[in-house]
Amino acid sequence: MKVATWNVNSLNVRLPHVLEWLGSSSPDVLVLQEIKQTTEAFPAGTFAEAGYHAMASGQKTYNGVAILSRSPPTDPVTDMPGFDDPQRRVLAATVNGVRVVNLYVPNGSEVGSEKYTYKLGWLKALKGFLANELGAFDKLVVLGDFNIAPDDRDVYDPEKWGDAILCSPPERAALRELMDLGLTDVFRQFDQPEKAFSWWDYRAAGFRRNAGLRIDLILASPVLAGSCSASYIDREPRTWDRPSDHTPVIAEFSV
DNA sequence: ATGGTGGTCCAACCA
Repeated sequence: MKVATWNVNSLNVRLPHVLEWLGSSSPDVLVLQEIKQTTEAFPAGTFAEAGYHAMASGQKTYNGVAILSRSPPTDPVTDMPGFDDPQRRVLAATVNGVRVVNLYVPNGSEVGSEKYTYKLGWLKALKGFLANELGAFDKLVVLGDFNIAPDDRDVYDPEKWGDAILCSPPERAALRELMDLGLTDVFRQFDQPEKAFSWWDYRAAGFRRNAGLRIDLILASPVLAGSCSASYIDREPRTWDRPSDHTPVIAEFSV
């Protein structure tokens, strides 16, 4: 099973890119973040024509997540227990016996800001949610835009970036707590090129300078991590005309 | 040292 995650920064704008990438890469599952459209506006019919089942938890203008899959997704969950939130950032579903949890973790804006507090609270709720999912599902993959660079290898210039947003110790500690539940960052199970990133700021020619971060992650439960045969980043869509600021991250499992 | 870009939607917010 080949799974992938991509923050598309508006599915309205990026639909042609997503269709192109589905055609060339043939993932079994592709999860999207920042679709920035309502569930009603989500183009499920277009994905059906491309051979994919699709479900979304949409929101106008901001956020919004979706799961596309070759096999039908079942048992969707869109909210974390005990965390009431109008922001649509979570979509979990079961595909071929694999539990897929698609996340759009809050950005946090700036360390110490209100949005930062919201981010840390959201991550705390996520820990409870994922502990429960791990108890219920042997084969669990948690993937999406985590808005956290796990360590300095995942930052183009760690000294310059310092402890700013996406890298601050409390954010990294929260990610570490999630992984301590029994989730592995499968990208790091394999040899990778230096300076492999999944997001580059539109500003200041970030992509041209490879001034990026690896903040889009694929975490897997022990059974699934043990069956992972490859994980990599596909930079190509970031070179296309009118690209998202993120590019797809992929993992292949022998299940 | 400052400001850069891009999406949504048309002023201002978010990233």
